[in-house]
Amino acid sequence: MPLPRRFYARDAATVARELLGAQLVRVVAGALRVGRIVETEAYLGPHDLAAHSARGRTARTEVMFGPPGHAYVYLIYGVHHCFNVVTQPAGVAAAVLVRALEPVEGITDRTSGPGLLCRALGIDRALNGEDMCGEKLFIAPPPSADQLRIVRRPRIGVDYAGAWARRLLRFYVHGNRWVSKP
DNA sequence: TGCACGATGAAC
DNA sequence: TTCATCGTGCAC
Repeated sequence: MPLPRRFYARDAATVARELLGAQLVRVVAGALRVGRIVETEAYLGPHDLAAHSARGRTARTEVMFGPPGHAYVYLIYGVHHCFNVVTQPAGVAAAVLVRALEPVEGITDRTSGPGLLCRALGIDRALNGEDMCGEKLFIAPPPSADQLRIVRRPRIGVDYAGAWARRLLRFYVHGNRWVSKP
């Protein structure tokens, strides 16, 4: 069962934290690829200088400004794709970047890193704007209510963002071997 | 119309 | 530390 849209309609840092332990589900040619989310980053909106939406509303960032619970997928360094979920109500351009998954089902390739997990799950720009409350790509609640030890760190690769680069907006599961950079 | 560069990953 | 590789965003 996909998480309801109201789950995503909250602030990005809360969503990023609560997505840990949830299961990202991708359906490719009728087959399931499932991974447990173990690492995320929150991008808060146009005031967050590390967020793409800080450069304003453009063709690329359009989905970030749209309703919550949709996929924001973009190409980075001309080579890799990054997968985000849009958060907050329409008009607030915030999102959560999913950085690492622990394989659960139907996954053979590596999933530790935003580009790698997109490759492993068959996520590319064709899924940009995809409704995460649909059936091709969604996130299911954590199967168990285990209390996770969550680590907060500065986000990766955003040194250009000044003080915003030092904010603790990266979240991961303590001690999990699938985290991209422990 | 041109150009510098990036929310990465892999090789050296 | 360097490089692949291309879409974006912004300068001319």
